[in-house]
Amino acid sequence: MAKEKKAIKSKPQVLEEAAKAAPKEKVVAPPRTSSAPELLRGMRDILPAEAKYWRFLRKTAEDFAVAYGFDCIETPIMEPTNLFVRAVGKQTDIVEKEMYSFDDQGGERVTLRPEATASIVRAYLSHGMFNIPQPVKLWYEGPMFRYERPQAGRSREFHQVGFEILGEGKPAVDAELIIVGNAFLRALGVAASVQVNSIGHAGCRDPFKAALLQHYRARRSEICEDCKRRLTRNPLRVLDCKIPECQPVKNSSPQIVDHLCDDCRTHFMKVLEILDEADVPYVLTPHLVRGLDYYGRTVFEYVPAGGEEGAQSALGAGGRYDGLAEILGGRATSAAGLAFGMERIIARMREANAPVPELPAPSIFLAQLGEHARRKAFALFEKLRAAGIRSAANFSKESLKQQMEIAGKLGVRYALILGQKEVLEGTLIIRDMDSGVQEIVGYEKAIEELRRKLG
RNA sequence: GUGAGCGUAGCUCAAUUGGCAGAGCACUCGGUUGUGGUCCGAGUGGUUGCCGGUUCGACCCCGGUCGCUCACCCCA
Repeated sequence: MAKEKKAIKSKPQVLEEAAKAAPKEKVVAPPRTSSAPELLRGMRDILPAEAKYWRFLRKTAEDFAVAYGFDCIETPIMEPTNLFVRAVGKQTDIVEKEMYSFDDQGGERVTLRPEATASIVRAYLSHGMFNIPQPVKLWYEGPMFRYERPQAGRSREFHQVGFEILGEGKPAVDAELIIVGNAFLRALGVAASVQVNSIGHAGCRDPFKAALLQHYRARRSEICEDCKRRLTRNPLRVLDCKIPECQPVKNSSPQIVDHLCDDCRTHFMKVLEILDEADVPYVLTPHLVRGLDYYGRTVFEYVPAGGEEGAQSALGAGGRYDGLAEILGGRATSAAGLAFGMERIIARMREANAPVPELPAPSIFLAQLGEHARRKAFALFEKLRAAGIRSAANFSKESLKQQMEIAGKLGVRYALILGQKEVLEGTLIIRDMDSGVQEIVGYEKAIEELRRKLG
């Protein structure tokens, strides 16, 4: 806060006084106009240097979606705030302190989406997707927003790619998602293991929470401050506390798997059986819980391999959310889903030096010299493109030297040189960039000749 | 929201005890007519994040502030 030494004055008043006092008063420095505009905190440009990772990630996601029968869906980046409050949960950190919310010009309370599942369930319900063959399998990709302190693997705008299966409650769905996610990471060259747990449905989770509270309250003096807070806010979270002093209490605490009802237990066992049969390695993790209210029964999380146990943030996570559709006011709908953090995956790909395909480089550069030649070069370039010959050019450059320099940097195999002389003669020079050998060919035969040379 | 470290050119980093703010890379131009890589030369580029204090003098020391990074909380 600026120190208020004087009462606030109107602008004209201030200006008048400033004029009077001009010779003596220190003049406030004018706002800098030459400095570069700044990025909002937690926002990041994704520059061309990174493009190949994003392209590969999106392409791989789409390949998996097609292979496993997921249809693409895009939902708005902005939704009514209430959608997330109801879906994610009023008591969660996301809703309590991380949402970008504001009133729009019409006075409606809106929010930049912090996650996509709520929107997808809304779309499923509002478009009556329960009337088409079930289950409905959808995938999405796009930016999400959470107002947090940025750090490694976390920014305020980040991107998720996710897969959702709605309208089916069978354990095969849970297993399919875990399997797809597992194969997806492998295809990207990212080593990770999947941790799996069941947190039951509300009917078995609530008694468990009570048992957990009883256990922890009896030993209140032995646990950390964070855990004390967790007990009142989100009791399940004490189970993944990493503080050493809490470990004894945690290890002797009741486990959710012992509190599952018959249905939830059977469901979970079947999920694990399918994973076993599919030879998908998983880690049973009794303390794994989720931070969003809508999860129930199966929950899972992909943690990068190699790091310290526990200290790693998840690359992706998911689970079953059978109750969500009803919470949003729709008909009861079984569903499950999975989401990955794209920035986190890309960070691991880079660390692991995962092989990422490059965009095919141009094999020829078309250089032009003079007004006439430039006009003709545009036509020729279009012919090259239509012929499927990847070409580069820089029509705004005038000196041949500069154009050759660009051709060299691009690493093309051949340079085409079209100057005044060639235009008059109806010819073209083809220069082999490695050997420096040049030959003159007829303009009309150039495409054919290049095709032959490039094989 | 809490804690720690760091802010010098587009990038990577120098600058002796407090004494003229520099290099490499990149970029632009040139080394004679229409030919790239290597080489040589020149040039552009800075309110040393910002504000204040100490001092004859501050990139350097002190205070504040903003930003970045990392960690906690929480999360993908």
